[in-house]
Amino acid sequence: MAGIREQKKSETKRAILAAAVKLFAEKSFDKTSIEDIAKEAGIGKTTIYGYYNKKNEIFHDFCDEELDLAFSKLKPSDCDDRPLTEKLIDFFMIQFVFVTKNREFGRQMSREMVFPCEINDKAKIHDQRYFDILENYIAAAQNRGEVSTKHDHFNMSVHFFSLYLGLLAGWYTGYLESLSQVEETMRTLFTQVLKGIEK
Amino acid sequence: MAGIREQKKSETKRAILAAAVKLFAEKSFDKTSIEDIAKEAGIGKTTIYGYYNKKNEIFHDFCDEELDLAFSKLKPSDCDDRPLTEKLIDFFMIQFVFVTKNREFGRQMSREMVFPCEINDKAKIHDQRYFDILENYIAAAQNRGEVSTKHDHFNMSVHFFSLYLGLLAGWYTGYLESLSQVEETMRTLFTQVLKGIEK
DNA sequence: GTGTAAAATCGAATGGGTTCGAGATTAAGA
DNA sequence: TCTTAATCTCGAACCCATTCGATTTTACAC
Repeated sequence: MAGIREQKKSETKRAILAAAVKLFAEKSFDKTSIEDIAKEAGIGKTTIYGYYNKKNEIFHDFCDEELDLAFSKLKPSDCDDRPLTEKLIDFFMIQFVFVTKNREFGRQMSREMVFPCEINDKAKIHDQRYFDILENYIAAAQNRGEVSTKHDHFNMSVHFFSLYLGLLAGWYTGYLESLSQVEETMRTLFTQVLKGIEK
Repeated sequence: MAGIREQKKSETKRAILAAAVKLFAEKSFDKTSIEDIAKEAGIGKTTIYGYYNKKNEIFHDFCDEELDLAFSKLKPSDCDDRPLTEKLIDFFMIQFVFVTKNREFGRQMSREMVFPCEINDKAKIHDQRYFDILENYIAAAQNRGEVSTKHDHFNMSVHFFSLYLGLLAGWYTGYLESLSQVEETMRTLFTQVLKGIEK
């Protein structure tokens, strides 16, 4: 029975997340205290711990919302038969721009996503969605005869995703400073995978 | 003039780092408080802030020491003419094992190294050392005619390093669970770069 | 309705990182 | 040697995440 309790509970949770989203966007994760969130949500700060065990978890939910938003901008467009490289560059550049738009937010989110505190299933679902899109692109390229069928879809996705990670790392460690530099390097690396560097 | 002041200052700094290294190893970063470190170093906890602005910075110095240790285990061995892939796998697996030996330490360190709070020059020096080794391997492989000379050394290093990052991410997100799995995937990915996935 | 167990809420307390400010120490010139 | 300004040091204070414990609210059986 969806009793009053259940209802209130999910309402409160939504209120907390809404408050957090608002404040994280206004200030930042670090500058938003649990008390701020509680006040904004109109509850006592201790109450939040009935819904989230760590401040981090709120951030996680926040990221989920943000990522949903980002994904919604990615049109599948199956009938797009541009070269794989171009499609991948579009895909990853959208991600990249989105994630790094606010430097600090992107850094925190990347940390949580790439090196999470604990292995978590919700994150895996996200990753799965990510890799599904990549595998789709790759399968299409294979059908067009652009890419060898020798390799595993998954491993190729991992490969491209790793390169994306490398670029993110380059951004945050200071090697890459402009988006055009990022895109150029991305193109170089993607070409390396396709052509191979052997011989 | 290396006055008393200078001397004392660097002595104190060394004492702090030594205390921190000891305690981080015994417990962990999170479970070691600034006060613990101060007590171990025989100073007041506020004094530490004369040497480090954030607890994180102590961890950074700690990582530097640890990485020096790890690097010291990597013999250059110029006369090693095994295939590039094998040399790279050795190189990265040593790193990987070292970094993930203690899961929590590796996670924290990776976060700091890959997505640092602020761009910092000391980190760049480390990275440089890292890439120098990789570029050496690659140059040697080019001399042996194993690898095309078309590509930039640096970009190839970045490529391999990115794949290493991807594996680390796989470890911490739970896709890779055993070292043999890591090594196998690493070999697959490295082969992809060399051969190319095209056609 | 009433009693009761489970769950939710929140004020108060804890612990740890960081800052403040006052007192101690040093460098260096007179 | 004395003075003074800069630097070091550290106890007290502050802020914030998280936990405790007591109180209130809900669900449900009788």
